[in-house]
Amino acid sequence: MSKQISMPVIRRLPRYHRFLTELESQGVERISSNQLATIMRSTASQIRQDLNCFGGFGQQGYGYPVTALKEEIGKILGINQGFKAILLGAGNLGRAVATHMNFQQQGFELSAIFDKSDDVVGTMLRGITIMSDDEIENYVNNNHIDAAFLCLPRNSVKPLIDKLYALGIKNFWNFSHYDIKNDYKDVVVENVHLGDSLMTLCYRINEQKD
Amino acid sequence: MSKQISMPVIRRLPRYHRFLTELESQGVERISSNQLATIMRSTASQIRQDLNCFGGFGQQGYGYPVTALKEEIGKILGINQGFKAILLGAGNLGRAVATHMNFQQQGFELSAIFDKSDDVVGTMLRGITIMSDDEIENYVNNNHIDAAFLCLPRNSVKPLIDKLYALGIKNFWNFSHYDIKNDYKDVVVENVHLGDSLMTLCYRINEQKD
DNA sequence: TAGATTGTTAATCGATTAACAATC
DNA sequence: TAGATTGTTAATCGATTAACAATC
Repeated sequence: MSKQISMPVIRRLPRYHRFLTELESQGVERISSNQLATIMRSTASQIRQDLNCFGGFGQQGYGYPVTALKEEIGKILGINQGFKAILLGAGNLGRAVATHMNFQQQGFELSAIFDKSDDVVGTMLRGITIMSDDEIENYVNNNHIDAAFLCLPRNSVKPLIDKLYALGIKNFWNFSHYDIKNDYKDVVVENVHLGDSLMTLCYRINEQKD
Repeated sequence: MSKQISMPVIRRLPRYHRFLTELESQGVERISSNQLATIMRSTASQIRQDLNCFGGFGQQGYGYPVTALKEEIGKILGINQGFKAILLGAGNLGRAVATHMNFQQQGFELSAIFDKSDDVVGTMLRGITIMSDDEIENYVNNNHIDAAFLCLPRNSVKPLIDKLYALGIKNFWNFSHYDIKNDYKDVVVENVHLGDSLMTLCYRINEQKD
């Protein structure tokens, strides 16, 4: 098995992919680590180090081919597999996530949406009919599901996590503050803490004023 | 002036605040760095180091007083000032941000919402009447505004940023992929890249399968 | 006092940056 | 070939962890 890649490197990969996609759309065919570093406000050294964790994608004296490199990073991220995901919670946040994201570009396919409220069950969202939470078990048993997106209030998460875990779902994109890792260890959780991000902005505004 | 605090430490502060708030609500009055480390899946050493960047909030042989420590971290973050913010873009994402977030807990107060579309201008969101983008200049000139929340598609950002910057707004919570820092250096930008987060989840799912 | 736990210094670890030989 | 730029090793920097004296 290949050596473990460090988290800082992994978290930079999507950013590389974004900038390369942009460059490609501008018709740029090749780019040096130096040029890319300028655009991304990074360093040439870091870019070369990062990429060489996965292989030698460049050519000495020439640079990196934009499209090929973008494709390679896409493969490394594994975004070509269309992981099947279900969305839990069709409140404001869930609706925004469902309508705002382009899941395909990030390697996912939205398979179903569930909510506990009768007010929204049966209505459509992104071309998908929202189902009741009661139907989760049946649905997951009859459809291969890779991940769950959790757009629920904190207090609703625990019982649903238990159910999903029992059904074999172990990958979560979690917008709540509920700490899934404390319940289950063999789980992949990517947390989005919007409140933390906003608090950080608050700190940095204060810091700036000094 | 106090010494510069490193980004890793700053980004952990909101998390400390969250866990302390939770502990407080459970009636816990004091906690040791060891206990807190267990709950947060961190280390006692790191917690003590982090807190001592700002002062000695604990008591030897006793631990940290939960409420007082929470208050201190709140002060450090500066969340008691109610920074005035405007929200740009009342699409799916903007609506979710407006309705889902509790801005006060993160140090902000939502002052106004703007959108370019006549379809939504004049309608209410979170008790605020959405205004037209044309009214931004007038509004910002007549109200003290500290920050702007950008819930816009990438291509709409640049012209609005120019306008806001000219009006003196230099703090941004940015959900788009537009890179504000490349245009203006003396600006505080906190980016939320949901797509990057989801791509990272994708990578980690693949990694897990090995 | 004795036990516990902080505040703080020292040691380790890992990530970033710099340098340069390899090579296109 | 000469110039450019990578791949990769070495050096530096910073963050985390460990250790322990201070002290409640």
